[in-house]
Amino acid sequence: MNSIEEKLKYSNYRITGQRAAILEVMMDNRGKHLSAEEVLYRAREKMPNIGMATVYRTLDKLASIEVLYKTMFGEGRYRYELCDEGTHQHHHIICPGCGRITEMEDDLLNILEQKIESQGYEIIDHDLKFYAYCPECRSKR
Amino acid sequence: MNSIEEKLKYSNYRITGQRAAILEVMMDNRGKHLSAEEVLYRAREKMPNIGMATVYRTLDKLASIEVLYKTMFGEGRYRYELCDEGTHQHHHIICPGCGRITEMEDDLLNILEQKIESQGYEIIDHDLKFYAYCPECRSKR
DNA sequence: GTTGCTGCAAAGTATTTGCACCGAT
DNA sequence: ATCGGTGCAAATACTTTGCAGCAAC
Repeated sequence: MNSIEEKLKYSNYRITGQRAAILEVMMDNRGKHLSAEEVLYRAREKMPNIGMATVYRTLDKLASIEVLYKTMFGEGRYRYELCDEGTHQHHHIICPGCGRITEMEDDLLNILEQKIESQGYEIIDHDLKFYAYCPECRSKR
Repeated sequence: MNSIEEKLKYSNYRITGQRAAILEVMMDNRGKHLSAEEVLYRAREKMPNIGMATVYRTLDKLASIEVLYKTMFGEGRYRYELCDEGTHQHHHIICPGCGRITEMEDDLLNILEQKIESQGYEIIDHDLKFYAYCPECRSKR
């Protein structure tokens, strides 16, 4: 159960034009974290009559079968990102200046997870964000 | 500029009954992460006519002078917590079963922060959350 | 031909804002 | 007396839901 195609196939979701358009948008923006509004805007370039509700419903469904990640970055709205095929051990650097979100790979967190699990917890996921001015915004300040 | 009293004094905010009530609520719930609605409910026990807008405005102001932390735990609403006097190097464990939020102290993150800073970023804050079933919810599953 | 999917509009949830009055300084 | 703070209601922002018609299977 690895590739997007397999996940879709086993999900029993009908493949409609709208869903294909949304999926295409997400694939065209691999590595970016799009809001529902941004997805709608881009999807309308491919399918002008698509509605906001369809976008939300589709993004939720794709997140439920782990084709997308659905994350909230503390701005009060969700952002969606294509799952990368391997692990999802990526963390985010969010710039308060320009809002740009950068990903970073690392995994020092295993040590902490072991500590938490030894206290009787069962870890499902983790989420690590750094708020940091990016080099460009720093130079403008 | 350490204690709450000092922060308030230098902030030039008027100390009204409403603000005192909200602050009392936050101090009575040290270590808890209250939503604006929960703060309103508890503040109304002290001051029945207090309005939601006042709660939001006050919580924002208290967060702006670092008397409170304002965090979003990915549920679409902010939660507020009294700043502890020392560092704010605490992380959260969120249980998907009961929603309980536990804090943990640790600081392995310095190594990662150094790595990010060496790439030209200026770190402002970080936010680390673990999603993990707590011992009680695990036993119920 | 079913049954799930869609667009639209309405409702829901969380938060912010405009405004006239009130109260802390 | 001033000017910031308050409550209320309306507005805003994001997301979800109800429903009749449509399209994928």
